[in-house]
Parts: sequence; C-alpha cells; structure tokens
Amino acid sequence: MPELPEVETTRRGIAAALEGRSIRAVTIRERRLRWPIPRGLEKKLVGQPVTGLRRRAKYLLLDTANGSAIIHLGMSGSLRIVPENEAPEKHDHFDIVTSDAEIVRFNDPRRFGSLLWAGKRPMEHPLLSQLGPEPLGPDFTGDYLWQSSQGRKVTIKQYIMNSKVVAGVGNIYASEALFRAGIHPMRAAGRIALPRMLLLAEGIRSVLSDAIKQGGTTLRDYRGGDGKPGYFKQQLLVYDRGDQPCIKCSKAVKRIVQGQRATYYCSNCQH
DNA sequence: ATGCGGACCTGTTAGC
DNA sequence: TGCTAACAGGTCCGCA
Repeated sequence: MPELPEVETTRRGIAAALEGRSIRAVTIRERRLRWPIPRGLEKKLVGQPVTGLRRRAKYLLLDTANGSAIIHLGMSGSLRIVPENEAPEKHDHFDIVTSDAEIVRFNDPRRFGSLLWAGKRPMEHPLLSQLGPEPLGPDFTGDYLWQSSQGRKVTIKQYIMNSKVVAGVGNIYASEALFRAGIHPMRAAGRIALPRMLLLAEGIRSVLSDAIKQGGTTLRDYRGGDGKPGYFKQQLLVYDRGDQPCIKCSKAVKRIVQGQRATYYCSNCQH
C-alpha cells in the first residue's frame, strides 16, 4: 500500500497530535510483525516527550527524549488517529496514546510492517544506515544517478527501486518516473546517457512531489493519517493501465514482470 | 560486489 | 455459489 508519498502524507496527518505531547501509553496487541516488536519497547516510550516525527525513505522515526522508535507500514499498514473509545478491530496491532488522550492506531493486515527501537542515534540503525539519498533531498541528482550506475547491468527499474541507490522509490512511482523520462524499464542501468539520467532524476522527484501534493495514491483502501483518501490515482499515466491506450501516443500500455513485481510502460514512448 | 529467488503474511479478485 | 490460483503499494536475506 504505502509508498513514500503515502508515508509522508501519513506523517503530516499525525505529526501534530504527537509533537509536543508525551506518550501516555503504548498498547501492543500483536507483536508478530515483519520482526517481532521488541519486549520492553513500551517501557522505553511511555512517559517520554515526543520531540518530532520524521521520515527517512519509507520509515517513520518517532523521536522522544529517550531515543527513537522506527515504524514501517510495509505493504498494507496504516497509522491513523482514532476517536477515544473506538474499539480496536482486526489487525489493529498497536496504539500509541498521547498525554492529550489522542490515539494513534496501527493497522496492518499482512503484518509486513514493523515497530522497532533505534535508540539515540537512529540513523545508525542497520535498517537506516545503508540507505541512499532521499529522492526529494539535495543529494539526489541526475549526476549522482549517472555516476553511481556506471557498470551496473541490472535493469533501470530495479536499479531505482534499490534503496541503497535512492531511498524510498516504490513500485508504482518507479513505473511512473520511467514513463515521465521516456526510458524503457528493461534498459541496463549502466547504459543510459547522462542527459537522460537527468530526466529520470527529475521524473522521480516530480512524480513523488506531485503525489504528496495530492495526498498520495489510493489504490484500494489507503487513507492518510487524517482519514482522507489520496487523489493521485487519477494522475497515474501507466501504472495499472495494462492494455489501455498510452496517454501520449495511444498505443496499448504493456505490463511485464521484473523481479516478481509488475512494471507498466509504453513501448512507443520509452526507449 | 552483484544479481537472483525466496521469504515473511492476509485479503481481494478473476477464472473455472 | 464455491473453490482455487494469481496478485497486491515492501524489502531483507541467503546463495550462486
């Protein structure tokens, strides 16, 4: 479900409820997520003032005076503020209750998400320490992308989805960015000329920021932290449009599988 | 170092 | 209607 724009939308939706409050309680109903929620994590959080809610790639960092917790939404996770007294439902695996009695509730049917403790230097946590630049940050440029891809034979689609190369480009936006740049998803990463890599970096940057502006993409039942759906789906040019006419040239959009993930592209517009 | 396939899960939908 | 198979927005890990 959540890609970077959805995670960012979630962050913006719940940050105000957390920042400047302290944590009154952490209620865990199911510890078996992607990794088990560590025993004693509640104790590290309860009573702590929340100093911020940050995002790095698709990870959310809940910063407290005592250290940071890492939250990942996996494929099907969501975080939202629920009314007081709303009974937990199926797959509501944990709640964070603030000193203002606001409840931030995590739901994740597939349990690919996670809740971990990262201590005082969260960026040194193994999940975060190997990440490449933020796609919307200043270090992610076409020059960097071109430089780092030299000699790489993986397909460009798989390359931009590698979190060591650039952090947080997921399956939907990888297809969309390649379409924006006119680059064929099967092309070897190391065989793309610099000017086209500049277009690709810009494609990644623009598709992600456009999606954030729209509140993310709602494919099935995604909701942001404020409960609103995302409106970016209307602007997906190739993703999930197999056999439908290309927006630019009307040729049928193709669907292929790369690394067990669906890829959509136009064979006429992308080379 | 790189690249590939499998693993972790449940829910929805398409096809017979 | 009911059963089965395929598919889904992520990403780590182990092996060649």
